[in-house]
Amino acid sequence: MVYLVTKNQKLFDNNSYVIITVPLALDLMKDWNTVQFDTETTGIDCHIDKLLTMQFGNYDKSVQIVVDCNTINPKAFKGVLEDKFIIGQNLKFDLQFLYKLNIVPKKVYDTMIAEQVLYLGYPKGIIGYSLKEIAKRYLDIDIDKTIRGQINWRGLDTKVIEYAANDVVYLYDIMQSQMILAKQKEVTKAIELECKVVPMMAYMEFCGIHLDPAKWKAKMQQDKENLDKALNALNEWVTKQPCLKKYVYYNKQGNLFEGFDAKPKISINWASSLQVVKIAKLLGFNTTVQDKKTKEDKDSVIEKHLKTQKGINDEFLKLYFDFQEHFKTVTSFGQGHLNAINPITERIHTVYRQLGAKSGRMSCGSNNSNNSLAKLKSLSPKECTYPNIQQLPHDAQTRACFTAEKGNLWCSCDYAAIEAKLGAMIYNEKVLIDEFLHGSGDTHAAYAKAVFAKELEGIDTKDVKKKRPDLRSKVKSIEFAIQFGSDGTAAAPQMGCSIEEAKELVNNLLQNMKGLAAYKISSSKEVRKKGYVLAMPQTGHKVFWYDHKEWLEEHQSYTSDFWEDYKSNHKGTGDYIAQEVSRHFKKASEWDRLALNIPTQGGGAVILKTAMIMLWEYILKNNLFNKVLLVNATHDELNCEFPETLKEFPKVLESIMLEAGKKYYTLIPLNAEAEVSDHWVH
DNA sequence: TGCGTCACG
DNA sequence: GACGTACGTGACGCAC
Repeated sequence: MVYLVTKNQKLFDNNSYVIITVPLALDLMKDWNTVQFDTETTGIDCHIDKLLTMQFGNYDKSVQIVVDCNTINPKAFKGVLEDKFIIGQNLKFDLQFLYKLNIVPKKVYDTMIAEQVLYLGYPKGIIGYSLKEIAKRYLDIDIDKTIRGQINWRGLDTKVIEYAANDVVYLYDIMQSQMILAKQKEVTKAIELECKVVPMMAYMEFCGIHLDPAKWKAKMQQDKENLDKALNALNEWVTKQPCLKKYVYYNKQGNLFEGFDAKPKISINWASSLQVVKIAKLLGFNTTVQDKKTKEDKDSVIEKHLKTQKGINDEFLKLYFDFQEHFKTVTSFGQGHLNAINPITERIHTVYRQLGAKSGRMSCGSNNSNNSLAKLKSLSPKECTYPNIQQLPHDAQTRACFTAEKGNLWCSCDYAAIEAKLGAMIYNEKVLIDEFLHGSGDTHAAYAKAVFAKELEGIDTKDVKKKRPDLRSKVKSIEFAIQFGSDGTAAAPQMGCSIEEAKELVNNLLQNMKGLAAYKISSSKEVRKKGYVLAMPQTGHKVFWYDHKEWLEEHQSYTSDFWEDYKSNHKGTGDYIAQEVSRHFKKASEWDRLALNIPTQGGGAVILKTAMIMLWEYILKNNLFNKVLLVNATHDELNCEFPETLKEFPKVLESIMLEAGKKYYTLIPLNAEAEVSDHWVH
């Protein structure tokens, strides 16, 4: 039965619904423990758009209540929303509209987030996470979504009321089905944790981040000047190169107003890598690199590759990459951020995906248009997108444009070397654990001792930085290589040594770091057998190898008979069978590397999310909603604004983050360091 | 739309 | 036994 709460005289009871009052609606819900909940709105931006309806459904599907928010104050349902267990699809969206009304639900279950946990690791497009797709998958029910796009022009008519009510019928059943699957997959606790993060994710988007437009404009002006300077320097340099003569031309036609321009012009678009490859070749650079995926040779002017070729034309490298850097800054960190400022809050409200990366990390930003904001600011939708705040350039000037509002202070708090510490504990690597617990915490030096054992014999780890800075910095690329599961091949060009040398260094490292070496072997065995990587043992967060079953079947089909035939008929031929075998093992080594990387990367994500939950609890408990703001979360860092009178906050945040780490790993303390200013310092 | 490049962790 | 060999994202301009 559908009930409608409205004061709109034009809506009459009909066969589809019964009109009731607010007290009656509250009475209907008084014994519900769980509420299936959804909203319809006039748009996607909670700071611009309005709630049209709120829908409540009970677990046995017998009652759906649709509230007409045009004539009924949604706050009448504050109690229901804050006290009961709310089930919804992508609640991050609905919650922000409620926050705007100072309604703050405490206990939520998000069917979309749960689904993303259940299928974490699946490539995009394999599994859909919309309510329509989830309902189809679990309940074999088709939900008709055609009305959604018509709500704004239809207004609240019978069709819209029916549609809205239908969205709160199946959520409970979906949750039940998901819980059964979660039990089988042993991810129940992971879902529980992710659902607890949802209100904080909503809060982070709701709070937004304050960008000082004047500071940003000054930065843009500076960036543009830098780019012009870099471009001019580059072009002028070209005019002096005999081998690049064909790219230099003179505008002989002249200009009606300015007369003849005698200055040489350059016909190179430096933003086109295709064109720059030609230039680099003419200058004598080797532009050949191997494609990561196809393994085929291709041309590239990627910085990493060209910078290894010292002495060929260092001046060109300097000028070109100087241009590149400023070009990137101007195109990616300029007007778009100003456009994204909401004039109502004067803040940027971007989007975060809670399980955006397959490792379980959050991701940020979107090229989708914020139509509501575009309309409000009279911009074209394309100009109003959602910037990625997680990958802002690291320089002080850029970050300083993000400021705390008057009366507030900015606090950024980041985990110190969290991935290195997690790696040490997860791999049970004694050398690194000792360094963190009893040494100076200089892991690069510890790695250097393991890799360059002979050269550093007799030198204490704490003295490596002073006595052999060369070896300490050289080892960093080997560290990354190891962490990402390489054998050294890929690290060689960056270290400026041969593949053989790099491989030897990796081997040295594994010789001297037995824990790491053992983990490499056992994690490979495990992922190939089980078909998932356990990102966090305590919660059960898993990254699934989605087509592992097929891989395993394939693997089992490789019998000794098969290999005998393979050796004599297919090996080295590049035929179909040889290609299949190659693809098969490529997949396996891909997951070997993920098995090494995911527990640190995904584990770190779980820890940061736990800190977010704890911060949310602190905010609610101390009545600091809308006072302490979460403005950004990267992968090892939280940025907050807090009232300057709340002096203890930075210490509180440090303590929350430390305690969040302790819930999972205790051997090495995962300490976080707070930095306070009136702007973002990092 | 795919590719190349580069910003961040 | 044979095979593979650097993780995870998003934004932008170019070329088609």
